[in-house]
Amino acid sequence: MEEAKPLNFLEEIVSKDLAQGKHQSILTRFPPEPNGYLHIGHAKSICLNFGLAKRYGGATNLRFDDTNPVTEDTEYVDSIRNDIKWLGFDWVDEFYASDYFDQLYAFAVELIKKGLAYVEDATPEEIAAMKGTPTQPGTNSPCRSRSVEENLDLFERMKNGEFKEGSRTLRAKVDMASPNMQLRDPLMYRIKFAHHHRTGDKWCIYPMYDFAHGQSDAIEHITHSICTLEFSSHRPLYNWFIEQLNLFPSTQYEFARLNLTYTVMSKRKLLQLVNEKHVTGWDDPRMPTISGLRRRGYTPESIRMFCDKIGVAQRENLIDVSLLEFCIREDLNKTALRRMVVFNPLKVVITNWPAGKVDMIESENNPEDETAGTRLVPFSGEIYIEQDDFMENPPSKYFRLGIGNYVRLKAGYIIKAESVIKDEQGNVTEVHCTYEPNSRSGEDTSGIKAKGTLHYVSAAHAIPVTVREYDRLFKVENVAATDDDFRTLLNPDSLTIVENALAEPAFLDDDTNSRYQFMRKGYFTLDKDTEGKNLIFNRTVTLKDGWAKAGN
RNA sequence: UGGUCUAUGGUGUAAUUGGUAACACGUCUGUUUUUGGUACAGAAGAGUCUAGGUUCGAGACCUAGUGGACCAACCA
Repeated sequence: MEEAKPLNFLEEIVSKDLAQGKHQSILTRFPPEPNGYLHIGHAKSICLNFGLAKRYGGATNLRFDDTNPVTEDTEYVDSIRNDIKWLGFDWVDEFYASDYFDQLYAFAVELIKKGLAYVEDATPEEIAAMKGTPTQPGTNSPCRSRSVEENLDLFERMKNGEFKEGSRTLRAKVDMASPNMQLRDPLMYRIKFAHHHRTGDKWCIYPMYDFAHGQSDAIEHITHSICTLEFSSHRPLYNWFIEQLNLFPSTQYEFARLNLTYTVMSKRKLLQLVNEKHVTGWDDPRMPTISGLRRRGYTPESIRMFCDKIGVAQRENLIDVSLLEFCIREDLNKTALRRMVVFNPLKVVITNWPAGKVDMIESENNPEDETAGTRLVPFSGEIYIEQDDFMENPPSKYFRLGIGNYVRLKAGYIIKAESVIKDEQGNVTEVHCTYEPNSRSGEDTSGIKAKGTLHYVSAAHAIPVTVREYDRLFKVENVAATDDDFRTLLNPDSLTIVENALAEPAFLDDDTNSRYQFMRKGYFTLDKDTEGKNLIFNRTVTLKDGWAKAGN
């Protein structure tokens, strides 16, 4: 048996709550605002919320936190639902904060009647001034002493659209001197004559996050409301509303959000990258969005593995993107079909190969998985290898092709370079080799030990393909830590397009699997831009490369 | 002249007070290999931010200091 993994702090809380009978079962929720696409940081939250429920036999709601109609859109709702499902999770109920607008309005009236909320006439600037600062207490607004009747009347007229946008708000009467800024009479409602994606034009007042989130949790009887650290200071307010309104005691817990090296995680910045066309869209394979990672070739399994490995705690963190890359390699190594693709072709002529002969060689689709079967690879007297795989005067540790040394062509024969042909500039344009007829893979009686094995394509059979090589989006590890405009830190080499790579023909009749390992290159996936036979591949991640790392 | 949270190898996460700190990624060696991949074997790397205190005993508890994060949007 495997050793039990230690519980994270949230699992400890849940298991204790269950053991002590505080709850019979648990209900969590994933509460995105539909104002952008989900990213890998959301994946952490999704895995946490759904994972916790799954582990302890509970369930999870999907609830869209749609209290700000000016930034929200159904396009985002659709993408969010799609991404969660793709990640492999199912919600028991789908709700919207806007489902509760009537109830929330009634809650507000109740608080007014209890003398715990009042209509504010001050401008945003005046309200900010009265709030004080973290080190100085705020001052009470003149409106704070309005009568219940007047507040009731004004709030109803706010709802009825009698006042201009921005002219009045509803505030909770808590404590203007609290050291916690969130408690200094926070806003509950503001006037917005905006069309809502679900409620249409029914409302012209919309609740703020603080007056919607906790109550929504309580209405749904969420037992454990898990959010990120920056909401810690909202927790007393979250509890205050629930207590004053006497609702189901949902409880908020906070964890540290995910930060990843060489990328940004703020929705605002991601939106900016999209709007300013630094990337092609939310699903650009360089984006840390779920849709971007999907298009890049990441699997749901690899993302879940990653979320599992990074753990959950309450301290700030910056995860090395190499861990994410490890997770996708780990997954794809076991599942991706092996294929050969030459990116920078160098012609090799095998001078002793019988004219016109084509040998169809059987090659395994995946050495890690016998059930993946085999395919046939054409081998002929004219092939292409990678320019990097030949050196006229190789150093001693180089075990690829060089004049006078042997190399194995994957699944094929052993060849030896004899001579080169050069152009006027002295560049090698063709390598002439001889092959060992009795070295065919599987029936090799030559006794020759070739140091290296190369990938290649047969010139007459190769198909041209386009390869998009993606690299990290930013040049610096910790993008958020610098004061510079983050856009100046973009990596100019985040995308390299190889227009005429040459691929073995097996791609043409393979529609079973869209994720491949291009041997000795990396993992690649077919892009949706592919039309007909013009195949376009995205590089998901390179293979680990000890040779390159050693400084070659 | 505030409040809250936080501090363990390069990174992330453990160690639920009783053997000079474990696991993963990364790094470095070596073996195997028809992928310089994978697999396998091994190594280096922290003495737990600092100072006090409690205790027979502190990475853990307490106090203070220091560093970091968050809080003053009619955003969430």
